[in-house]
Amino acid sequence: MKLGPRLPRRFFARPATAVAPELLGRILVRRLEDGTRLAVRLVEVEAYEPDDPASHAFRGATPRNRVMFGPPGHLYVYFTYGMHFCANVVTSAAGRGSAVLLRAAEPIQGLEVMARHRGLADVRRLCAGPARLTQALAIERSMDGADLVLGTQAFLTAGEPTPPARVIRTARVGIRVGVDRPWRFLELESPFASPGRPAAPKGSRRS
DNA sequence: CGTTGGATTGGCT
DNA sequence: GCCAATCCAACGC
Repeated sequence: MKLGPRLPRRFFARPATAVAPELLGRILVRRLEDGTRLAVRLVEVEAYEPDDPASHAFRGATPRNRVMFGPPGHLYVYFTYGMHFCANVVTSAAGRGSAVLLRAAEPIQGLEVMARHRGLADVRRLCAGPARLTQALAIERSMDGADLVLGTQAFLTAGEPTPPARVIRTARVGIRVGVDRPWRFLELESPFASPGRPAAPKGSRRS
């Protein structure tokens, strides 16, 4: 599995909707305090933009989302549902408030450690969801604001980008507003994607 | 200060 | 399919 060079700051300095599909196939490397190295290959992400009612940034900067309004290429980690952490990559210029949620990945290196973090052995389920991904990689509150471009705790490398022809676009998962924006991107037929079903547009009925 | 509900998950009916 | 778990940020008064 090819890691390649780190993604440079300029890669992240674009709108989340532009960065998101290009994150597929990239390698997220996590270095634990004891030196253990974990690596996963991103297969599912979602874009959140400044004028997007589903985004934490929609109502302006707060203590929780302040990292979203900082410079691009940093990790925005938030706590939710009283027990889960989710990780985003901050995009666009500082002050904008846009980011890409990391939703699922294919485990590449350190599977045993990830399995221990998850209390689960099934490789397909280790990182198949935003909170599962952070649990497998031991990403929590203290990683909020970590620099992915210059930092050592976590970083992103070029990997082998998923060709556009193999990128699927759907509505985002688990949101109640902004469901009309098809900003979830995932790799075609990936066995490592999350089971999450995209939000249905308002007024829709099952057939 | 009190209330509400969340970019989820896993277990149970 | 349904719902509890479990914290706390955001918002209204």
